[in-house]
Amino acid sequence: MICNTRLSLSLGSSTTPHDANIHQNTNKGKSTNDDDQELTLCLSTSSEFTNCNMINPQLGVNSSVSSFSNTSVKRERDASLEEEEAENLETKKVVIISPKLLVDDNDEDVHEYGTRKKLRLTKEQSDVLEDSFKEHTTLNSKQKRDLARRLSLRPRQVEVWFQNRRARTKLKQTEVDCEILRKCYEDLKDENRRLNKELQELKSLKMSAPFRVQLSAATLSMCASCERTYSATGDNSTKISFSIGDQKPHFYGSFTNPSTALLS
DNA sequence: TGATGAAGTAAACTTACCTCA
DNA sequence: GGTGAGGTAAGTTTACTTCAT
Repeated sequence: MICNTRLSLSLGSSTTPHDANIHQNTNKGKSTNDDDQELTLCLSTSSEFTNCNMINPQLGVNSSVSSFSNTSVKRERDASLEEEEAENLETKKVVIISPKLLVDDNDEDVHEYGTRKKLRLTKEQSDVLEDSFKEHTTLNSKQKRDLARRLSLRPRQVEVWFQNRRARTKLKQTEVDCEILRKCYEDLKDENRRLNKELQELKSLKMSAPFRVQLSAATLSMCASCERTYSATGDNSTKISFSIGDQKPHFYGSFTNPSTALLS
């Protein structure tokens, strides 16, 4: 049983402000973070540990080491995961997370004061992850481990990648949906504008000739069944018909309540 | 041509919630 | 029913890149 706490400690001769910081990540409640049990201790003056992964620098120096064992949620570690990570640590001789950080002591990319370095997945890694995502957008534990092993990543990194990938997919879909709705709104607005215009024209016609509507034979034809007239140029969604001599036009639009079409 | 700051991107993280044994 | 483990979504942080100035 290992505490659900990562602690990164840097001590050394460097004058950078972070050098003496103790950073602690204590998850309240449950966590699925496979990394939670990692304990990283870096001594910047040591030639063996110039590489240091500082977890959650924003937590600052106020976190005390004493709370390390008190507040953390203890969790039984997945045996296979532990084994796998232990293997990684042994083979790569480091105690840090990302492959980019899994480097030798002379890697100049590493922040000596211990701030988190950002992993960039290689093209090959991204391609494999993308292919895998196409097959299934979620992973079970075995798939996650297999993929991690295949890509020389930790299962947690694969898990995070899939989480972010799902989020990106959803965001993209939301944008598409938003665009469709926007287009729909624009169409309805145009439609409404056009209907209002037609209404005004009909009103003006009614005012000028209330008992006799004179319309061109080219634009009107008689509906045999109901003996109503309709515009030959109108489409099905904007049928406006009225009886000759009828005081009130009848509107047949795509709206349940025709009045909604008149709102501007 | 190099410095710089804003904006964008993506990895990693936190939190809340859910399901299941 | 309470509890812990394991999972996901949503939102945030942050290291890094890109690009205009």
